[in-house]
Amino acid sequence: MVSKLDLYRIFCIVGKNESFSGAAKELFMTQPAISQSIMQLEKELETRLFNRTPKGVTLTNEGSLLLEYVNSAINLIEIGEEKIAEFKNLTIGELRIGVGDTISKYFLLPQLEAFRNRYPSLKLKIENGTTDALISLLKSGEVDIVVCNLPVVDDALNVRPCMDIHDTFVYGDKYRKLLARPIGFHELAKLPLIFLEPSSNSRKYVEDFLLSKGVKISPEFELGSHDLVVEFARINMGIACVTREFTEDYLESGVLQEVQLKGEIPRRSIGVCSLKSVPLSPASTRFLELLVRE
Amino acid sequence: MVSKLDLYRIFCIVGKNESFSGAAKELFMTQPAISQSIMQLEKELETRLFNRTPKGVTLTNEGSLLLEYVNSAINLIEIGEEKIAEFKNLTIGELRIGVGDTISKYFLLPQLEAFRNRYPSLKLKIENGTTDALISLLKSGEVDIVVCNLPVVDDALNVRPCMDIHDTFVYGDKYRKLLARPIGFHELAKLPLIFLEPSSNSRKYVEDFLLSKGVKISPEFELGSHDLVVEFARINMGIACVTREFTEDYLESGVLQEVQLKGEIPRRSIGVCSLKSVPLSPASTRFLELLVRE
DNA sequence: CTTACCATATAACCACCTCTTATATCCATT
DNA sequence: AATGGATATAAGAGGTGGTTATATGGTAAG
Repeated sequence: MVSKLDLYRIFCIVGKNESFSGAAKELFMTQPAISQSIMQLEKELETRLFNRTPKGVTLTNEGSLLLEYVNSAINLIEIGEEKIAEFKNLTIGELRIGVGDTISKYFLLPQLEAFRNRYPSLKLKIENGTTDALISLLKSGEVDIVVCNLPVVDDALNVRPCMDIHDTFVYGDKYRKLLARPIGFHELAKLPLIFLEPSSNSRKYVEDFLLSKGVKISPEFELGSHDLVVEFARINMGIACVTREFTEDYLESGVLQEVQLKGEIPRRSIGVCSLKSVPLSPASTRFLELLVRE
Repeated sequence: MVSKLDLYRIFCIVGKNESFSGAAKELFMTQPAISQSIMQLEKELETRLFNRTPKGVTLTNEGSLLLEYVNSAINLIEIGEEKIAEFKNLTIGELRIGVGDTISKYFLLPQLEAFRNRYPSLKLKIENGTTDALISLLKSGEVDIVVCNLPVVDDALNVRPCMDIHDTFVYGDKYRKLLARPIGFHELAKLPLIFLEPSSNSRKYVEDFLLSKGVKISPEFELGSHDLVVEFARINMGIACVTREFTEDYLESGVLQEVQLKGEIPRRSIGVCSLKSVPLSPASTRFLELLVRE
């Protein structure tokens, strides 16, 4: 096998030009350089590739045959390079993200819609799950970025917050009189509470916060999705712990109302996580730019 | 376009191994060299091709796509190199020779037969004509070598003699009594002579020789082929000037007999000519070796 | 939890190789 | 015969690709 593939590029150009000096011009090199390169190639192949004539060179049968293959090969490589360029253009490729269910519906959906309109040929792959599960997917390489509730503390990850959210408690008509005035956390804990499952990041956050205030909750209901929690509040099953930003429709229309608390639950953020050790794909980079620009 | 094609060979090996150090072993290089090469390629393409992991590297989507093309390209080049090797093996290619008619039948035919048996997949192209015409074909590149009667004086040609031949005069039964004793050149000239056409090299040679002895011939018959000349002698149309080596069948069987001359016509040679300026193809080289080995 | 090993990254250095300049040579054409 | 255009050859310089040495990081085993 010929050691220097670069010689083949020169061979290719010379073959097309049937001239060393012509090829030299095209390659921005000098004629002796071409001459030496071809001589080296001929030496390595132990085959005369060109017949030298006073007015240039002509391919031998061997050279002619070889040129067919080499030309195709170089074209293939150029096509490969073009494909790479398309990756960078975001005209091909895929975006693989992991995202919590609630976030996906209320926060990410519009972003994804805009992204898809902008880059319609990109494939989208979206995984749902808890924050922990998503981080696992991220680390195992099944998704490129994860959008989830913060805080996420993991030294292997880049974490960028992209939206603030607020935990709050809401109720339906039935509790309107009862909750007309502000209440403290201890009072709150005695009401029939509707929460997400204990494994959810949001639930943990609020529960931990209340614990830090010396308040232990024991919810009447532990539900699998934020939507369900909201609906349970609407049908007056109790006081629901929800994300204000994802419940705005109900709050604005007056179907649900917020509990006035004596004391505030600190805001949290939604953030986007990626692996420090793995550079982002072009598609992921672009999408991440969209998210954090907000 | 990436400037260094060599980087792609390294990329290819790394892609197969999914390891820099593994590829380094396969390429008999060190790991840092691989590392630098891939980094250079990634820089030129502005694209990450591999994800670095603690236990090696893995292809990114971009790298994976590129590898398909590059791998095919390198395979193509290798196939091309194999084809070249086949040329050298004489398993493909062609032998193009020019040869005088007489020579082709009596001298070259057995050689060609042997050559074809030895290298059956080579294509043969055989041109006939006078020496002058053949030399023209040689110079215009339509044939690789020419086998013809010497002398050929041309500074652009390599000429190698490969067989001695002798011009002689022969006759049939009718002239047996008349030519029972040696005769001189002048006597010969008075007999009814059968010659090749004046343009033929053999005819010119003998005619010139006789002229140098002060003898001018005027043949009764001027024929187009050596075979015809021989046949005319056999049917007793006259005394034929022939090449002894190509008439041996008739002489040995007694159908024809040689004129005893007082004085000898110097022997000539058959030679093989090739262009000095154009290196011989593998097939021609081999065939020429066969010819001059005799 | 710490250590050891195996992977890649980085830095510095050196030798070789490739390209350049300069010149020769050959052939064809005027 | 001379000129122009093509390739070949020679020699020199610079850059590049490779080396060694070392750092860094992560996993697995003790």
